[in-house]
Amino acid sequence: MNDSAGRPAGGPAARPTLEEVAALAGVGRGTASRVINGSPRVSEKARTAVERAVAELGYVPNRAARALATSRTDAIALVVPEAETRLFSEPYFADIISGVSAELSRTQLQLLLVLVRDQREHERLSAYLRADRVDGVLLVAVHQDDPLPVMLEDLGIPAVLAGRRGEHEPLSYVAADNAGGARMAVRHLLRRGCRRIATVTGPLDMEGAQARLAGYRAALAESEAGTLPELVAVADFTESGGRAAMAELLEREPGVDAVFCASDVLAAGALQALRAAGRRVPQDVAVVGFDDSIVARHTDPPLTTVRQPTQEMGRAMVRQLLEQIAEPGRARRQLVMATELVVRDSA
Amino acid sequence: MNDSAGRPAGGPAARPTLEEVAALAGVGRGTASRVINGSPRVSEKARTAVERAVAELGYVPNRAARALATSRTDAIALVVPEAETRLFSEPYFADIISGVSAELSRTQLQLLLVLVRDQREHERLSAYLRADRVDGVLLVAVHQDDPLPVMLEDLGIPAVLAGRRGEHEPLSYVAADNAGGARMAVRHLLRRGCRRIATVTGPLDMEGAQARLAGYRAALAESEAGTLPELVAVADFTESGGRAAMAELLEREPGVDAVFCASDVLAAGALQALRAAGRRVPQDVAVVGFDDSIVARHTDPPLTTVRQPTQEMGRAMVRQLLEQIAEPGRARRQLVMATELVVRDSA
DNA sequence: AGGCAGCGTGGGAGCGCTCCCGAGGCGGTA
DNA sequence: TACCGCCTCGGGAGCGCTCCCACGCTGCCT
Repeated sequence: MNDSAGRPAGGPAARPTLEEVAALAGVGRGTASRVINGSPRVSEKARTAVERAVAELGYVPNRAARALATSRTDAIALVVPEAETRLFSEPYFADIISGVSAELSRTQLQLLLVLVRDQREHERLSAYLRADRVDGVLLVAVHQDDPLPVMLEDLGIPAVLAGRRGEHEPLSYVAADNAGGARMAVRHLLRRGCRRIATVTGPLDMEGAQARLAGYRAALAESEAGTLPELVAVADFTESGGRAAMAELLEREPGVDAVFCASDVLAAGALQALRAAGRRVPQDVAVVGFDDSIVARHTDPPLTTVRQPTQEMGRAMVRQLLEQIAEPGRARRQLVMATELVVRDSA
Repeated sequence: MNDSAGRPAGGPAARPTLEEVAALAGVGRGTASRVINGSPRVSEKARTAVERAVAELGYVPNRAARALATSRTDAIALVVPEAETRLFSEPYFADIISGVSAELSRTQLQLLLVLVRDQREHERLSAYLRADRVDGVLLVAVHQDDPLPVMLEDLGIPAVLAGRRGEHEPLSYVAADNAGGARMAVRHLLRRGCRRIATVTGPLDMEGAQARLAGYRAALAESEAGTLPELVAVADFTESGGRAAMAELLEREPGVDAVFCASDVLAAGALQALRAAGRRVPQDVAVVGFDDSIVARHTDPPLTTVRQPTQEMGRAMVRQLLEQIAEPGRARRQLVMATELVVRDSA
């Protein structure tokens, strides 16, 4: 024996099989299998014998064989549409993954990462799913017209979305309270005395962006009998989009004294436009972002922003998915998690 | 269930098997298998018949069965040590993943994401690998004393590192030219006329941090017969680390007129310390970062920094891994990729 | 005409596991 | 003592695929 697994020298490291474990333990294959899968219907004697044999041989079950026999794969996929690959550079995504992975590590499940960037990859994914390659799917960054959720529904594969497509999302999801967070942000601006409050929205085919806009509107409406004007500029979630939207807003409404941006990156762009226009932040125009992403701490001035419990969202998604996998017929579950205002210097 | 694959209503969408495909095509299982796996030893007639049957039934091979029969899994793992989970929020990581995924999508391989955050998870990974759960491993953010690469070597599993542990890395790797990038950065500072150039390093148990320090030293040494003083402060790769290191540097060497930071996050911290000390950037002190991460564009002023071809590195890693998987005996390959200076306002 | 490659083909064996059924062993009751 | 029920246990069957061997056919050489 000259390797750490204690296998005999020479041969190409053949993994021991259940059969060999059973033989060494002096029991049958069935009993060995029961022990390994934690069935209660095993005598104490048999259990310890098998456990000893497992330890001695360094036995690890062959997943492919198990998957073939059970037609479960013990794997779930985290699917990321390509358009959102930039997501990766957001703590949002890092935290989702971190939460997912943490929750998953308590189980035997594996995490498959699937990026879908074009039609070809979409079909590839579709084939995966049809072939029962995974027990469930986690889907992030859902657009309203995304074909992926529809496909998941059709296939009847357990699935949980991060975010939702609309208020009546048929699939399970975990979402942040986007409307509430936005309202909180705008209330903060109102409290500071701002009265000409604009918003730069994200792409409105995403429910999250819509909800943030709705929250903005709700805050305005509940203040001073809704007499404050709505100042809305639509952008995508990019920095240049934020810059352009803010520039347009300044032109359209020079008296603007605050802006709620639907993301930090958007806010970073808005800050650039404000600086270019010679406005001081927060003295002339107060700015609030959303996400509490890494850029929020590094802009000048650092951004006041809305934080979502992202890591916890990742964990919750996994928990929901496991429930669905364990109990396929069960009702879909929806979970909306509270957000939190992080006050820095920009508002 | 009336679904788009055109299966009969009622039953729980049973996937067709090779056997059924063969039957429908009027050939044997062997022939059907050959067609599906693109073997050339098949008549044209049989090939088209099988292809028609596959299309008609919507056949997708069962991977578990294939894996069991071939003892290959058609999956590779991307392993991320937990300490580096913050990596996720770097474009570095996003680009690595993006490159990996792009290259992988040309194959049948799946990408497993494995976060290793503690001893328990380390053992779990170890069990995975021993159980032959993956055909190969991609490992990022390697520390010098990391047990993972050692384990991979012992197990003889095909593996490629992002970065290396030292100059004589026995495993295959793809790395950026860290030393070259650093030298380039410092040369840039010299060209600007800086003469008291400091550096804030990363943790020196990472070869990348060492190499950047070496590049800094090389640039100083090759200039003016090496008469310029070395001003080194060691930090970890965090913002607060950069702030502390810079503060210390200012105290130790008040005349410092430039600082090369081993990462952008470090540089962001350094900027804070400089601002706190009343130094203007770049007029009083020029600053250069490394990575061209997302923070680099958002600091005040935006950072001059060194970019690495990260996405291409991800692709290259996959290519090397595939070679190793296809040809297990082959010599390890090492690839060092050029870096590029991105000049913004901080230097 | 006979023999012999060479090719395409069919199907048996087997990958390692779980599921399940029937066989015992045991204690308790009549 | 005879019988019954409950548990534990062993091992056959089978999951869907690939690998490989043996078979028959064609076409060419002797």
